[in-house]
Amino acid sequence: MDSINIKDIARICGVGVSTVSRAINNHPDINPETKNMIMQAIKEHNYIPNNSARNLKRTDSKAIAVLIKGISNPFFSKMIRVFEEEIQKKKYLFIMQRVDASEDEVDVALELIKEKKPRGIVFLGGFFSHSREKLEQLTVPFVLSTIGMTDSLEESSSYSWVSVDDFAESYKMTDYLCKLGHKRILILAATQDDESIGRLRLEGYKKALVDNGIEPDEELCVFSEVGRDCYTMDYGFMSMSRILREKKVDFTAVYAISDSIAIGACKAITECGGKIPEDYSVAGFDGLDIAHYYNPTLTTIRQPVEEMAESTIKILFDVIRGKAGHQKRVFKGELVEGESTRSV
Amino acid sequence: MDSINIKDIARICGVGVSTVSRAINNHPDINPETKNMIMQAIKEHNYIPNNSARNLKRTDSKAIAVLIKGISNPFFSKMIRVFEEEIQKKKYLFIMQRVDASEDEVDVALELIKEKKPRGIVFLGGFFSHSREKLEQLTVPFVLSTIGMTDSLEESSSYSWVSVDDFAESYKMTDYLCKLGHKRILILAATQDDESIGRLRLEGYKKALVDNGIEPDEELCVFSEVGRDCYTMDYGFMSMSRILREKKVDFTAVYAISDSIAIGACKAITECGGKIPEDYSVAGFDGLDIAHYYNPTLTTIRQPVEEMAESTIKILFDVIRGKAGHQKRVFKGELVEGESTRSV
DNA sequence: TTGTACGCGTTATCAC
DNA sequence: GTGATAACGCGTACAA
Repeated sequence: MDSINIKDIARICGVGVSTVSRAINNHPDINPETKNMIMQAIKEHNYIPNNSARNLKRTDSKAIAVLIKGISNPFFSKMIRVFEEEIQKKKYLFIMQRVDASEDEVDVALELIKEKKPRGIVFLGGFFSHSREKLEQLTVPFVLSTIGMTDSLEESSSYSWVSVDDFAESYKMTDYLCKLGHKRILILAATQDDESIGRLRLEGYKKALVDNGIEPDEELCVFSEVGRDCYTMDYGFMSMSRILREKKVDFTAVYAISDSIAIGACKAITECGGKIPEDYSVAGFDGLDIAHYYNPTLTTIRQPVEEMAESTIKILFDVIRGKAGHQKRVFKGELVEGESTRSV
Repeated sequence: MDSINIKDIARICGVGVSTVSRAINNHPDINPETKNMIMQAIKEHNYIPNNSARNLKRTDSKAIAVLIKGISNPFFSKMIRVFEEEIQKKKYLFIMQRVDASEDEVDVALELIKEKKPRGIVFLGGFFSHSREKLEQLTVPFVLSTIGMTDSLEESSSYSWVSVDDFAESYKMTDYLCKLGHKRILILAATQDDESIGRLRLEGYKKALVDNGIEPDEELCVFSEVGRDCYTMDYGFMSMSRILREKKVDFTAVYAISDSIAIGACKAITECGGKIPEDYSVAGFDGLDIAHYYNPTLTTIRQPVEEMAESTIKILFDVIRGKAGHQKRVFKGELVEGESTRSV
């Protein structure tokens, strides 16, 4: 690397390196004139401080890291936007890290902490069934946002948690469909081995059926293949098409555990000549914009994305600043009645 | 930081730091037994190498960085997925960096190069009107993917470029609408000051009109407010609603410069009691999945996303490996006829 | 095959 | 207000 460094700048300006450092980092103890002169030279010579070296020395980095599992999930797009805004508002740096589906988010976080030394972390998406021991290695305050969890971890007060109650909201939707008179409700669920929101939403569905005097029928529970991304229109379309083709099961309503899946299902129904909601009622979950723009508009559970994202950041900063301890915040979803469902 | 480091591990294992380093980095010159012993200790003590220190020493990092402007754009989601796959296939690390709308992507790249020392860079999205001088500072091979550009830069052979011809494809779509008999085609364009694909698509539209003997009418050109994200359903819905409400202009077809905008427009039309395509034909651009799943299916220009992404990576690696020089690759879009347009 | 010692570019801690 | 210098944690040339 023939690249220019802080020493070169110091030499060029005829000052010490510490002075240059002070200029770069807006330290108070520096003569404005010297500072200007140095900044001038930096511009001229296209000097760019080396972040690795900075991070190595720094003990603290006025940044929030957001780790995202499933970055292409449209549900997260909005959250990310709010995170960005809120974090910038606090004059913090926003570090976004995608986490591969096969990666362990805590490991990634651990690496990131060493590397960038953020003051706080947000985990977005994914499952979360880590041992307490592992979580305790995380020396930085963190918030789990929109993440399903195993009960055992929910009690812990060493971190925060923001989400809707996936079980209860799913119950709400299923109950709604039951009250509309549907007795045979097909569910397009996640993978069979899901341990996260997929499972919670499935359980909520089953419980609601039982409470409405309907015996859950395994034939009406459709699962995605293990290993594929199941919150997609593609999955909804494929499985719905197959079911309609096979004509093995009988149902009057479809409850998809995400709006994307629901839209795929709608398409499959329409393509088979079916009408929504006349032939089948269809309901989704999430409350994406597209649920409202789709034709017919989708009945769905709207998660209050903005508030959840704002709350996530607020809680994180409260913890960072010692204003409050960790919190578990559960948001209420809103059942939005669209044109895609009707009573029978 | 009370954190454990390489020296501690060396001490614990009773070896030198270089031996530990060799174990971590899969160096050949090491006794398998010592290596196992060391790896064991690393696991046990939860040692995580500090990336900042590594990057500082390394001259080269077997990684590809992808800088994305407008990360919530659904069009990029698929590209990112392909990038990820292809890069992993080559056993390279995939570094994803979002670039804020207000940031200069080249500055971000410059920083990243110093910090992470990737072997190649992909720029995704955004405008690209940087001075040659600035681009020349980029010492790492890079590819511009799906980026509109000012002509002056297109000639340069110091970087690669992969995209569709936004002008030609937009021409194609407009021409198609004209041939369907539409004479009054409203365009939902980007912001007035757009210098990127937004402008190119607008120009293509105008040229096609002229070639079909239609004088472009400024009243039929709708622009988004400067500063807001204009490739959204929201923009499509809002502006279309306004136009239908005002009833000032007359038209039989709407051409939105992205599918998202088109969907928003569809909704506005439907909500006003209009029928698609009976009352208005609607066309989009991009070929998102949703264009196919929407109801009615959207007439659009499908960009060959997968091929473009694969090509981007292929070209980049060819350059990195010295197999070939920089290339400008233009992909053909496919006009997909959906149910949203009809002849008049 | 292994260990020692130095340097990467920066910031923090001192002295001045 | 400023400058010298010691870390930060790691990779690597070189010696052993």
